[in-house]
Amino acid sequence: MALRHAVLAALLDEELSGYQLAKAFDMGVANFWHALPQQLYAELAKLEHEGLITGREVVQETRPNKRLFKVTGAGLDELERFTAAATKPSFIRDDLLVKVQAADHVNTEVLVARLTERITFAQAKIDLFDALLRTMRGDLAEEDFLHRGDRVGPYLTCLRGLSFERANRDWYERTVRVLRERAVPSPGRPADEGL
Amino acid sequence: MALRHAVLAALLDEELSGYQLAKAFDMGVANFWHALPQQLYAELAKLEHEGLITGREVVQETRPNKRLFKVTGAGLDELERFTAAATKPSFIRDDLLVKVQAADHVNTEVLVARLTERITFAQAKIDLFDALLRTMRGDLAEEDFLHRGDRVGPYLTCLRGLSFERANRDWYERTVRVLRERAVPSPGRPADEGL
DNA sequence: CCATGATAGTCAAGAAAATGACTAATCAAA
DNA sequence: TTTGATTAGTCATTTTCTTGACTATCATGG
Repeated sequence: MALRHAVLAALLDEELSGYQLAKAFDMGVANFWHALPQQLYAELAKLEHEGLITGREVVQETRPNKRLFKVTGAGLDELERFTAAATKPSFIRDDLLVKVQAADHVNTEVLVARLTERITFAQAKIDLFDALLRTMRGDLAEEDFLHRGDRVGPYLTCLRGLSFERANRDWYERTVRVLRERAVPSPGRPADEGL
Repeated sequence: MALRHAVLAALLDEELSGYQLAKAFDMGVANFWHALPQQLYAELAKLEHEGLITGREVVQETRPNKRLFKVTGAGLDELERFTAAATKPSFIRDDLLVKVQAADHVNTEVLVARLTERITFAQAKIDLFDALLRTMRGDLAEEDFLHRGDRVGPYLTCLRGLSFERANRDWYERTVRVLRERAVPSPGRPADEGL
C-alpha cells in the first residue's frame, strides 16, 4: 500500500493534476517511486473518495480541463500513520542482475550489449538528478541547504536516486570490463570458446 | 516474467529443492532476486511442465522427501533468449523513500526511528554479503578471482547487492544526521516546533 | 511428554502492478 | 494539411506479488 502514500507525499508540496503526477512518477523523474498513469488515476480517485485528497477543476481554454489535487488534513494524518508504521526492507529488482547471475552459462556478447545500453541510461539519469539537485538547492552549498533549506525531503530522496544510478553505472561498467577480459583468451586461462 | 528466469539462473550451478530455493530467495540471501516460497513452488511446477527444468525425487529417511530440480537444454535456451531480450530499467521501491519525501511534513522522530532500524538491517546484509564473497573467491584476491575464477556471475551479482546495501546504510545515516540537526533549534533557523 | 523449530510443500484469496488499447482536444512542424 | 507530439484522462485484462492459513515429519530441548 505504498503507492497511495507516494501520491500523498508527491502532493504535499504542490497541487498537481493526474497528468502531472503521471509525468513525475514515470521513469524520468521517479526519484522516490514509480507508477504508471493508470495506477495513478485509479489511486487519485480512491484517495479523493476516502477524503485524503481534494480535487478542484481548473478550466483551461487552450488545453483540456484538468483537476488539481491537494492533500487534506485526513491525508496528512494517514501519511503520519504510515510513517510511524514498520517498514519492510527493499530489494533490487533488476532483470540485469538475473542475466549476470547466469553470465557463466550464456552468451557474453549479448549480455555486454544489454549492460552497455544501461550504462547510457544510468548516465542520463545521473545528469538529470544532478540538474534537479542544483535547481533545488539554488545557490546554497549542499550541506548548507540540507541544514537550513526548507523542504529537504525531496532533496534527500533525489540524493538516494543519484547514488543508486551512480552505483548502477559503476557496476555495469565493472561487469562489462570483467566479462570482456574473460572473453579474451589469455595465457593461463582457457578461453570462452574453449569450453 | 523475470521470476522464472531468476529460478533458472539459480538452478544453473546446483540442483536445488523448492525449499532450498525458497531459502535462497528470501530476504537473507536474495542478492539478485526476491520471492516467496509460494511463488517459487508455483513457478517450479510451471517450469517443469514446460520442460525447462526437470525434477527428481530424492528419498530421505530422516527428513520428508524432496525434489531436486535442474535446468534442461530448453531451459538454457530460454535463459539465452531472455538475456538477449531488451531490458527495462529498474527502480528503487522503498517505503522509506516515500517517508523521507514527506519528511518536511511529518513527525521527525518516528522517521528517524524507522531509518535507524534500517541501518542495522543494512549492516547485517553488508556483513552477510562480505562473508559470501569471501567464501566464493576463496584465497584469491578479488580481481584475480574475477579474471580467472570460474562462475563469476553469482560473485558479480553479490557485489551489486553489497554496494546497494552500503549505499542504503550511508544514505540512512546521512538522512538521520540531517533530520536530527534540523530538529535542534539552532541560531539563524527556526526550530521544528516553531512552525 | 510437550513445545519448538527446521524441513518440505500446498491452497486460496486478494492487492498491486503491468499491458494494451482508447477518447479527445490543441499545437507545431513537415 | 495531415502527421506527430503534448495535454488530459479512462477502461479492461492479465500477470505478478503478497497475505494468511494449512499438512506433514523429524529432531531437539526442557
